[in-house]
Amino acid sequence: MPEGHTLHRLAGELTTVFGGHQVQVGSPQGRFADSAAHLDGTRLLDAEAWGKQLFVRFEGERFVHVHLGLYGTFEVRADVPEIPLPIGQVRLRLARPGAYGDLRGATTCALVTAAERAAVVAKAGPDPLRADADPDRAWARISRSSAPIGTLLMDQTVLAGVGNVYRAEVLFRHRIHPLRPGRTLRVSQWRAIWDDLVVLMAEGVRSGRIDTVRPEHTPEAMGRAPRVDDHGGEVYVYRRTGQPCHVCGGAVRTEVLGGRNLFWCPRCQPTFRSRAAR
DNA sequence: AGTTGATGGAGAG
DNA sequence: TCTCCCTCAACTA
Repeated sequence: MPEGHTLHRLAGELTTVFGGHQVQVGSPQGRFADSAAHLDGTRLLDAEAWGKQLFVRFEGERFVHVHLGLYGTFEVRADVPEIPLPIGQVRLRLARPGAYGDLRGATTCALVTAAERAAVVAKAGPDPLRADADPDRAWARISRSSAPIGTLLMDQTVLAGVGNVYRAEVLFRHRIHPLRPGRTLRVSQWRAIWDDLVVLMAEGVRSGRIDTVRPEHTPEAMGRAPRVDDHGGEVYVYRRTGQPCHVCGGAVRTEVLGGRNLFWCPRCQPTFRSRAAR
C-alpha cells in the first residue's frame, strides 16, 4: 500500500530494526547485486522518508534510494529465529542475526550519493508527514493553477506523499469535486485539506492502513456491513464505484484522469460549476 | 494457462 | 496522452 504513510512507517521500522547494526546486503534477484556488494557488511545508520521516496543511510554517506512504485513491497521482520531463504523476486535483502528485510517490485532501488539524495528531496513538495513542511509552498502552486485539484494533489512536486487513496478520500471529506481547478479553491479550504492530511496520514503511519471514515459514518454507526475487500482500511469512495455513498446513499462515480482512477460522490462533492450557479 | 489490474512515475511523441 | 517498467494475486476459461 505505498502512499506516503507506508514509506514513513517503513523508515521507522528500518531504523528501529537495523539502525546502528552492521548488515548483510544482498540482491537474490541480481538486479541490485553490484551496489549490494559495495554495502555488504557495512553499518546501516538510519532510514528517512520524503513523500514516497525512501532513503536508507549507510556509513560513508551512502544511501539506498527506494521508490516502491505501484506495487513494490518492503517486508521487514524482526525477532525471527532463523533467516529464511528468499522467496520470489527479491531485489534487495537486508539481514542481521534475527532480522531481515526483503524489497520486491520497486521502481527504484539505487545506491546514491548525498548530493543525488538532496536533488531528489529538492524536487519534492511539502510532505504532510514532516514537521518542517510548509503548506504555503503547495498553496502557491495550487492557487495559480487551472489544473484539477485532483491532479495537483497527486503531483509530488506540489505535495509529497499523497496517492490515489488519500486524494479520493480527502476530497470527499471536504466535499470538493476532484475536477475543480486549483485556483478556484479558497485558501481556507486548502488549509483544511492540509490539516486533515496531517492527521489522517499520521494515523496511517501508526496503523499501517488508510482509514478515513469519521466515527459517525462507520459500519457500526450506520448499521451496515463492514467492508470485506482488502485494499486498505475503511474508506468513503476509493474503489467503491457504483456502491452507495456512506453519507447520502447516492452511487459513487469513477472516471480516469491522467491515467489514474478518480472516485467521488456527485451529490456530496458538487461540481464547481453547479456550486457557482447556486 | 493465460489475462488483468493496482495505493506510481519516467520518458517518448 | 500514450507506453513502458516492476511483481503478484485474483480473476477468467
